[in-house]
Amino acid sequence: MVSIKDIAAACNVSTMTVSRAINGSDEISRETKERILKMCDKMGYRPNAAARNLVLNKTDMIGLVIPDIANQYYAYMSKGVSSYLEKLGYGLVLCNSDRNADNERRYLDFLTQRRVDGIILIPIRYHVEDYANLVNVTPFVQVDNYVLDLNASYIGNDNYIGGRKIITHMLSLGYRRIGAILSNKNSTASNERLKGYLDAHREQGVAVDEDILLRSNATFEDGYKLAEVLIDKKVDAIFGINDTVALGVMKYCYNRRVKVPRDLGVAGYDDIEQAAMFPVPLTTVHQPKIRLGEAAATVLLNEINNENHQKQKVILQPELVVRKSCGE
Amino acid sequence: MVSIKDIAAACNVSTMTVSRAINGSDEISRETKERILKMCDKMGYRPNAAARNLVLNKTDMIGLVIPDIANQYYAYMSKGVSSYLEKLGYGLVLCNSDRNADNERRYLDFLTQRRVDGIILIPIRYHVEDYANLVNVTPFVQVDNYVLDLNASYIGNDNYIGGRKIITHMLSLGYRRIGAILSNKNSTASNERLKGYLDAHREQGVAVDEDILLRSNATFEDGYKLAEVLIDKKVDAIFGINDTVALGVMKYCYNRRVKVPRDLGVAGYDDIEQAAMFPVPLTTVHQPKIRLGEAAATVLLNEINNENHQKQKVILQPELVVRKSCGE
DNA sequence: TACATCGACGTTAACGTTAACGTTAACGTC
DNA sequence: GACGTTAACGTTAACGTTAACGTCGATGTA
Repeated sequence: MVSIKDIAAACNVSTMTVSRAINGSDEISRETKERILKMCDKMGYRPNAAARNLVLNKTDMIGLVIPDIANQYYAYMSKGVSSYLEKLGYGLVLCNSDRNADNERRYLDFLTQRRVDGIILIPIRYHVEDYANLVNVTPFVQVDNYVLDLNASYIGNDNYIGGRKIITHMLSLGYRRIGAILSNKNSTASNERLKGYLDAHREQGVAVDEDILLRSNATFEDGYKLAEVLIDKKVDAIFGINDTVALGVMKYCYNRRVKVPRDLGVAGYDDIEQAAMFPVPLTTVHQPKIRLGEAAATVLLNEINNENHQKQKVILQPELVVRKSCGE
Repeated sequence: MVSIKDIAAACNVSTMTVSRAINGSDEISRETKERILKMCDKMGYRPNAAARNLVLNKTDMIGLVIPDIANQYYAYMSKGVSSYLEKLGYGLVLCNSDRNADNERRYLDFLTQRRVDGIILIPIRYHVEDYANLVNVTPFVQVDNYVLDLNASYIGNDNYIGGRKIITHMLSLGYRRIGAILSNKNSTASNERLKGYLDAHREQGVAVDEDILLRSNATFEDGYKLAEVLIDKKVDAIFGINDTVALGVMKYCYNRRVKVPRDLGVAGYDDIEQAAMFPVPLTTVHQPKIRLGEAAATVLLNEINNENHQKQKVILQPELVVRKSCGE
């Protein structure tokens, strides 16, 4: 591979002059610069990033650590991160932890060794100590999941408001027994949405029956199964903690000839692609996934480039998407 | 950031001894090795990858250039690439070209400058010359899309067989006028599947009416619109070039009270997540997306590590997935 | 004339690491 | 006792690039 030295030799100048030509310094005459650049092109010269990293002490690389790239939510978020970084000339190192703590740890080590300029992390562990060896080593921001006491900026969606919005909407349509299929108790997103559920009821003066608040693994199958349970409990609507669950509910209704929304209102959360495609389109909460990625990248690059990096907390607002599954 | 020198000083040894301790050389006594490693841990030493790259002439990084990470097909493929690379200690640089030729070119330049050890590319341009400056610079493989005369290994799914399989299946169920909603004429995948469509008809001795072979942009909306056109042309089944199109067709049928599969058979291609979730689950062709990524990574790493890199052509076989939308 | 200024370049050292080779002490061998 | 062997280190140079400083002729300036 041709190096700066080869160019220098071919042009009868020092390597420093070549360096100046490449990096657009003004301490070089226009003619030599053009002569050198032409030679670079001719000889197929490509700057060696490793050598640059070493002396410049930066890599123009950002690490992204996510639980699952095949998940639409993270995929869209990654797209937002990627497109934002591309504009600024940064590269993206994708680390798919597969929801495995060991993988996450290894990836974080990998990234710090690579000296990436910063890390965007969707943490899957719960305690500060889990991320102790990251702090003060590489600038990083946490997205979506909030690790208590972790001294890092946070970028997330407002799950509380989202939950409150959609439940308020359902209550306003007259539903009075809204069953909920939630995630497990560790999920902060689920818990926040539940809080929104409860507050919406309080505001509207509607009593809450805890017996129709169910936990699940938030899968399509769980939605299908628990729909039956909830319908037995005489609910008049079901709120799925995400769209996948809600679609499971709708599938059950279709099979059992329960008409949505006439016999049962259904709502989800996330606004995944299939929500709009379903025969009875799903009323749901839209989360700005791409913007979430962009915001994370924005905050991170800000911290990288500014000395006085105040830790930030950016909460994006979700939007109610009214379709057919709850009536209108 | 603490370097090998700091460790050396702290341990009263030379930097080379530290290097040996870190890299597991056997030219070092067990005691010194342990003493050094303990110090590394204590001082929080992290090897500088850039420095290593420079002297070892490799980066343990692989570039992945894809059209759209938010597309399920590519997302799953990326997951396959990622998990395979992770096992072997390689990192992944994700480049989302957004189906933009300029972006793709810039990304390829970026990757070669970073001296990634290899590139996995889903090309979006059609001509060899478009990728001329990549050949003989970095090992790379092309996936999914085949660029004619490009001297690189290819890993893809067998679209011809997939198309033939599903059409044969439909014909065997008795359908005789199978309308098709294809992509544009540049799409090799679409063309191959069409070839399968035609051959299946020939084999079964069923005449083809070219009037019911339609081009489209392969979107949900196109599926919805063209379903009406085809039904007017008295088809008894519709084959969508992908599941999204097919779901558009199903949505039209639902709205117009056309019973699937009783009044109309519907089939798709890809086996995306929503295909199984639909009220009437979609009969389709399953493409091994994760395995595609794994295969691409396997072939690439093979070429990187073996001198005598014979270019390969790996074609994965798709599988028919029979659900309800065509009867059984 | 003497001296400062400036443009355009070269020289040197450094970034952190490892390969290749050199060194040394301890031990064995005849 | 002379020499070889080996284990366990150290030294040096190199990877490709750039920051910092030096040089040198040309041009202005009093």
